[in-house]
Amino acid sequence: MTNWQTALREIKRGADEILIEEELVAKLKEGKPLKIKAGFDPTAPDLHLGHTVLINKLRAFQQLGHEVIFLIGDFTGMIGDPTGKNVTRKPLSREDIIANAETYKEQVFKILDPDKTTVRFNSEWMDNLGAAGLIKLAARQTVARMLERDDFKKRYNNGQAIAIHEFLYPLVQGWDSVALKADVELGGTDQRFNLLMGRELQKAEGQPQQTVLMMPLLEGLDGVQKMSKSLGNYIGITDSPNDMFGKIMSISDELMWRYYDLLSFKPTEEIQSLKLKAEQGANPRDMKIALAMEIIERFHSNEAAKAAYQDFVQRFQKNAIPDDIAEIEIALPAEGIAIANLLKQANLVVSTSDAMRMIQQGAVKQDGEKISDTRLLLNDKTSGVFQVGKRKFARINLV
RNA sequence: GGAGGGGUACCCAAGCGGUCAACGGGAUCAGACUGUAAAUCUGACGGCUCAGCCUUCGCAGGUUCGAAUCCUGCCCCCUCCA
Repeated sequence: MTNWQTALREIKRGADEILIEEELVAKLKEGKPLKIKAGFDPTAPDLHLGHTVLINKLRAFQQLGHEVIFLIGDFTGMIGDPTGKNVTRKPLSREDIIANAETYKEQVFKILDPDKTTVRFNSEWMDNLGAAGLIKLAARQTVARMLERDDFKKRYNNGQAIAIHEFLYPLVQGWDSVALKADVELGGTDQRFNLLMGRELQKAEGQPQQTVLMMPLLEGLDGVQKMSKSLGNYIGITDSPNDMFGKIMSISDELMWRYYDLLSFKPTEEIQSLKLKAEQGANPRDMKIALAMEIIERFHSNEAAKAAYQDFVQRFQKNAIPDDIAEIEIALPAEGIAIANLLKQANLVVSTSDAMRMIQQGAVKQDGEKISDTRLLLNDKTSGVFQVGKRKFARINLV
């Protein structure tokens, strides 16, 4: 087992807050494997890099020799976590939960070592708690205390509905910590209330209180809002290698460092030295490439990462046409086809008006030759590579 | 149940009888530049058979030469009171 100072530094990397750090230090000093708990709602089976921030931290604990408990909230899934939501969530069916949990495991074991991960379901103990037990649990907290929670408070103040069962969510999550005798629980910063509930309930049960470690919510591609599917600013872990590469290259240099801290497995010192080099004038582009490749390798393979890199170099640095472009056949009408309509039919633009604009802006090329005539009429059965902007290509065969 | 406020393009948000396809910001897209799909600057941003035409401002009617702007009805959202 690593000495506690090194371990602590690794644990603190990228972390937003640790409650209470001194307690964690004491636990680490004992030198025994700790029970590290992280709960996952089996709601969204397709994960993005934002979700992996927490999982990466679990991995770090795992590598330090601690026991990681990957808790699937199949019972809590029936409630729906109210965190960050302004509406009551729809409960999931049992079948959905099981299917989602499987997908979860599959994706998560690209990061965690399956042999060293304990997967648990909270229905194991919650199903046995019974109605009486649940009431007893509910009696531990007051309505006023629940309303301290920001999202509940807002909803309450806004006159939005809060169903009674939503109050149970934090209680059950806390009770999971009691059932597991967790030493440390990880969660996003938005989980603060729920995580602290574990401490309170453990104390009431006479258990040592878990340390709470909160990870920041990863910013999405825009660098401002948190990564989320609904905002469309995410990198899905099932995205294609080329997509991942492109998306990572599109983040700002500033955001890149954030991603390095939270997503890279490179040692902290190595990242520090990269930062130093960048400050001394090294091109951050190359560091972004390295990050992109590391992530693609993690979720796909080393070969895929190399291929994505090659593709990127071809397309952007040499301005060449990529080799995997879509091939489309379009029937040539007797009277010919206007360029705007052709582009629209090939899905290179959303409307003919859009096509007109693109042509006027000099964004349209055929086989590398710029097209500037908006009224161009094609009436030969030709084929060619049409391009709109730098990223949209199609090989069109007029037949 | 009572009183008040509001619904404008992808989002936020002006406009409150003509000069409005609709100010401004964000997002997005394009061009230039570059160190990359970073940053910066410029431009575009309803549709079409595109120097012209057609359809938009919650929905449906009406007044007017002319309405996002005025009137009537309807739908939806919010705030306060009970």
